[in-house]
Amino acid sequence: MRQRKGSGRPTIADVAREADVGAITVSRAIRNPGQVSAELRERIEAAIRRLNYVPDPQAQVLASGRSNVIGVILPSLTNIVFGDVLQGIYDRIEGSGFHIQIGNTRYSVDEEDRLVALFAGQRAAAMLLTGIDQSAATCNRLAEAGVPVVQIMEYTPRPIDMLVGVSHADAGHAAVDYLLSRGYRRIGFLGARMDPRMLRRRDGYRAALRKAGLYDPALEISTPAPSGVARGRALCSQLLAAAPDVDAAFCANDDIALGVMFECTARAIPIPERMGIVGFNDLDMTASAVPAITGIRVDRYQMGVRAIGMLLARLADDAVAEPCVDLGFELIPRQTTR
Amino acid sequence: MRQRKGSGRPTIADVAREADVGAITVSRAIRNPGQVSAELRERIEAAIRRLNYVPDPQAQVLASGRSNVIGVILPSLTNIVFGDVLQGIYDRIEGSGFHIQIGNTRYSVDEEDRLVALFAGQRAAAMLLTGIDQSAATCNRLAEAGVPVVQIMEYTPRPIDMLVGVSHADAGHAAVDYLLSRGYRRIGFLGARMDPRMLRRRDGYRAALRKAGLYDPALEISTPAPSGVARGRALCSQLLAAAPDVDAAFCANDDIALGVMFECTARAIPIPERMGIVGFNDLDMTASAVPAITGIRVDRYQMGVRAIGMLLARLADDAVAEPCVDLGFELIPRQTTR
DNA sequence: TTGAAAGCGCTAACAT
DNA sequence: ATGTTAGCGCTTTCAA
Repeated sequence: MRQRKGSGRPTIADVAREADVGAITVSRAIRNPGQVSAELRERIEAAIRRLNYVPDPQAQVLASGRSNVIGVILPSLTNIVFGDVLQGIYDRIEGSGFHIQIGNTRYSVDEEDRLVALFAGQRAAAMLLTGIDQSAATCNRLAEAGVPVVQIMEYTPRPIDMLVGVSHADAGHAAVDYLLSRGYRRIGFLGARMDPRMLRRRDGYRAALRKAGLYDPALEISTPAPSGVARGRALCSQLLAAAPDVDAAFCANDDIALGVMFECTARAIPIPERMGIVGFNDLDMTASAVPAITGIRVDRYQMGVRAIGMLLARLADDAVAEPCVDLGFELIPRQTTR
Repeated sequence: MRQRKGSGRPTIADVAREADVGAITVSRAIRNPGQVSAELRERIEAAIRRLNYVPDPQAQVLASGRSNVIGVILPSLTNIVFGDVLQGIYDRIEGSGFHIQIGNTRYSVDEEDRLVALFAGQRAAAMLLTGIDQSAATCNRLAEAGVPVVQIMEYTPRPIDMLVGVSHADAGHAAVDYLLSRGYRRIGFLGARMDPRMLRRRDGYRAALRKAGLYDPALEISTPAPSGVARGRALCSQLLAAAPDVDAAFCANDDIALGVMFECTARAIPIPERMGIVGFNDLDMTASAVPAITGIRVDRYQMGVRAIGMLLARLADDAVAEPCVDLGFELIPRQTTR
């Protein structure tokens, strides 16, 4: 007789023996108690408690072909904006019976494709992707996997499957329109890392300034290097050197906006009179700064909550009322604009 | 004959048939190529490529009893300090064949216990826990699970298993000693959320001031409410009201330190002359602020890297040279202290 | 409503 | 070095 170790933990067969029923009845009592008579159900529940039985999720997945893991693919873990999204994701998933597995692309499309392949191989039940710039290979893999997919952060009317995000081009446009409405004319753009969302914010910036006949490439400073407050200060210095008559900066994120504010403070450049500043994300650190920084606010937490909600609805075979959501944004005027 | 759906994907049996070998040989060729003759190995590899075969990890786990998931339990996902730790964790895990599953306790010991039970049920191969204040029940569960465990963030010479962290009490002590050495005498403490690490920083603060004969409870302001820059400003206002003669603040984290700096700026309180500020974490936003904020720096990225390194070593049955690491801290003097 | 048998895809144990 | 068989713990299928 062959012998294998086993896990040492009680199995469904142990519970079945203890309760004097068939294994499958235990299985049903766990997954769909209504299907089992009250009497057996009680016996089974007592046996489960007595043995301290916990179903083995790996075996469940293998036998049923259904996994309870949702793959979540993000470009960064250190960027604070994804912390809020993750909080929403974890809050919404709780109690659903599903689990999150995180993948980190470090802003690489290739890495994203690798992660989608990995998650598909693990039979993830669904996937959440960041942005709308997946490679064709990635889209094929997702189609083959045949699982619900939701994209977040950005908006497009033609998502892979479902989507909840905002138009970063519109947001950039709105930021510049606001600066124009407050009388600024020489409006610069400052950006770092220049991921797809940054680029679209810049597109919005350009469109707004072109419409006003005020676009000047000399006012655009950006770098592929990672973002940060220190980088914001450096970019601000560059902008002031390149265009001394600049009177406002649209900063593609709040790190940069805070850096610009500090640099102007250090140079005693009056804010908002000589220099207006608009940031992006309306983080606590910019909203509570002195002077408080005007910025674009997006409900990132809600984005995570709704994205997971859509996936769970699909996994429950419910119709998803709105599979393509534009969450919108809000410009919050503060003290860095007049 | 019974029929089940199957996954539709090629299985190891398909590969074996295609290569005209036994299934177990394919299994070995994948896991331990050296065990298989070059000829068969080539045939198998060709068959794998032809069929586009990907092993099913669930089935591997079930058959071998070995999981490749490491459970990582953190108290928060929005707190930026854990972003850096996570980055280190993911960087180190890459290519190891293991995966991370994250649990979020929201600073609740009960939730931590629930997550440990969950991960143990999923047969996580190892676990990473935050802090050193796990409940007795949690420690029992971990002992029962019998998997490698590493604790991070804090230091104690008696960890559950392995540990890499720093002494927050020592760091708090050092911050106050530094302020004392710079001539500050009425040194306040400001803290929010007051998790175990915050409390230990406060213990260090108290010890240092008591040693100097300068401890005054009126100078301690803290709140269980979540931390943030806005909260830092509010705490600063409270401190100034409660003790107008305060001449320095040790802030239990950088959110608060930045808020204090802003509040003092708004009130035109000269920094560092009338008010010294020391923060905790030396984040980009405080290090690049104007004035730049003095603070305690801990290598959080490295903490994640080393913690996972220790787990991987144990999982590979290697001896772990140093299973209990004090990573140390550094006080970086900047412009908010004279 | 309940159960027996078969099998999910893979690997450990036992052979050769 | 390779193969055979049994079985990991669960659920599906079919039958009663």
